[in-house]
Amino acid sequence: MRTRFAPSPTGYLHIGGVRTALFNWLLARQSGGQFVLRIDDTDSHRNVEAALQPILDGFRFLGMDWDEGPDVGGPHGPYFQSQRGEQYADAIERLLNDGHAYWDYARPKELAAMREEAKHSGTAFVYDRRYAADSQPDRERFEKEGRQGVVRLRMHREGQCVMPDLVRGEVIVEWASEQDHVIARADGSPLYHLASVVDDHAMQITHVVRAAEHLPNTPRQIFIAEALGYPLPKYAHLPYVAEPGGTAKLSKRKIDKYTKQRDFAKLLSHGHKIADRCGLAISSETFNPVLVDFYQKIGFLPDVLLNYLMLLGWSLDGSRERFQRDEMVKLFTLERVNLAPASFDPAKLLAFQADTFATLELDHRVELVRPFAMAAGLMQGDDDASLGAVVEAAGDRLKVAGDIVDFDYCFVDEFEYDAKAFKKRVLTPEDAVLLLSELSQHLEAAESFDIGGAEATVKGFCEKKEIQLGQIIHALRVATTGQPGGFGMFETLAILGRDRVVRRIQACIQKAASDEA
RNA sequence: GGCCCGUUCGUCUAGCGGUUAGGACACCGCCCUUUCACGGCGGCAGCACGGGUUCGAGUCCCGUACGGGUCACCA
Repeated sequence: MRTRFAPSPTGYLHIGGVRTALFNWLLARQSGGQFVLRIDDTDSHRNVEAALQPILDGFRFLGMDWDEGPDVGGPHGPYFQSQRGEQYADAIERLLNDGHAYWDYARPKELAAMREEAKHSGTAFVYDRRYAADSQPDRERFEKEGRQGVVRLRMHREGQCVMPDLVRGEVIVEWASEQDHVIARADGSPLYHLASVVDDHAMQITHVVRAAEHLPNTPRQIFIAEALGYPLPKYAHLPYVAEPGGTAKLSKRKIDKYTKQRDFAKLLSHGHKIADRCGLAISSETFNPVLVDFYQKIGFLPDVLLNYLMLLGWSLDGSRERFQRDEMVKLFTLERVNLAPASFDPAKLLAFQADTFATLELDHRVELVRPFAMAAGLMQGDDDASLGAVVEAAGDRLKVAGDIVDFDYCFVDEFEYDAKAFKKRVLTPEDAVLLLSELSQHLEAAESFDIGGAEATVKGFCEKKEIQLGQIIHALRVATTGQPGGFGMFETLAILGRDRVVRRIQACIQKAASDEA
């Protein structure tokens, strides 16, 4: 089994594309076959290399390796369509010679008028081939009129095209509703359909697994393949990935619309928080949950993304949702791919990420979190001891690796007080400031300042003052962390250490005084 | 508009003629708790509609509605 993914170099990797690529990759790995990456750059005049880089980076991040393609080569290269011109020219020549294609000299304007007319009469547009050149003299005559020729397919005008599909069974369309599609431009350069069919054959692709939006393209590809005498690959058309909260196809261009959707907006701002604090160079063009880059930048686990994407339009049995990578490879089947589009749910993806991350070994989490802590300036050198303590204490509060920025107060003294919490816990209770002041002295004199020592000291203080723990602990938290919530108070004190705790309580008391005044 | 595809809780889905229509995420409530999370328990909520076929239809057939894809000298 040989499958392929054929992106055009656009400069980014879309999660819908990843889902398609994933199914292809899964099939190849499961069967012991090959997964080919081919670059569809027939239309590209720009810097292909630069536009390709983010795509390759994305696949590498996701751990989806390709057996043949850019960087790795292979026996059927080159894997860039822009470098395969000869093969296309040969194919076009054969189609022309065999009468399956013809030179056409209709002007774009004339074609547009014909299409307009068909639209008005409510019928399918079928080109009547009135500018078809069947001989060399015909071509010269048209060219003398200043017309430019393109090569068109001479499609069947009767009968049916039966498209076998591994996901949908059989799809049948009338040939008569198909157009004489252009396969070569006026300058002779090939168009997508021609190139795609020629390459799939040359690269011995056995299974063409792609999004359902290609379904209407399939008859003309079948026509080309048959005309060229190629055996047909097996086709499988996947439902496309739909936008969050909607049914339309997920598109990078409609991000503005998605940001009005609650869960998408939440994920996006979650990402921005991390990016801001880590000083990541992000562009609004690529930093958003439609693109893989976003997840890589904020510390998602690649396997989680793949696991979630696999479940978009596929299920094992309706109850099991979590799969290790090797299980994905083992269990995936085209037979269980759904027919209806599946909408992308950012909240569910985050939920997958959160509890998968929480199951990782502490060391592993520390390793993942470290680059973010460094980028955010929370650690100078490799102070893994305190990082380890924070990661352990934070537990499942870290959903993605970048969430370490939420605990910046464990590392550095510059933090903001949460205004609401400050007012409620420090300013409002009458005795809060006085209690903090006294507690500070006790902490200064505490025998030990590990978790147990901090706890004993604070609790001893409460006993002595005959107050409940709840009457002081909230103010203490705000004073030492600025936050209304966080992990265990005594863990927090121990991690901060005596000096910082005392200093922060003093600073808090001062702020309270100046706020009062 | 032509051609094609689709339709089970808000979302992802299970279901392949007989089920109190199951699970997950989200949401709501309760419990746990020094806070925030986690966790536990519970709740809300679905077969688009109309005809057939059948003893019996979420499951099969037809139609309607709605949604979507596609109609380039883009891929």
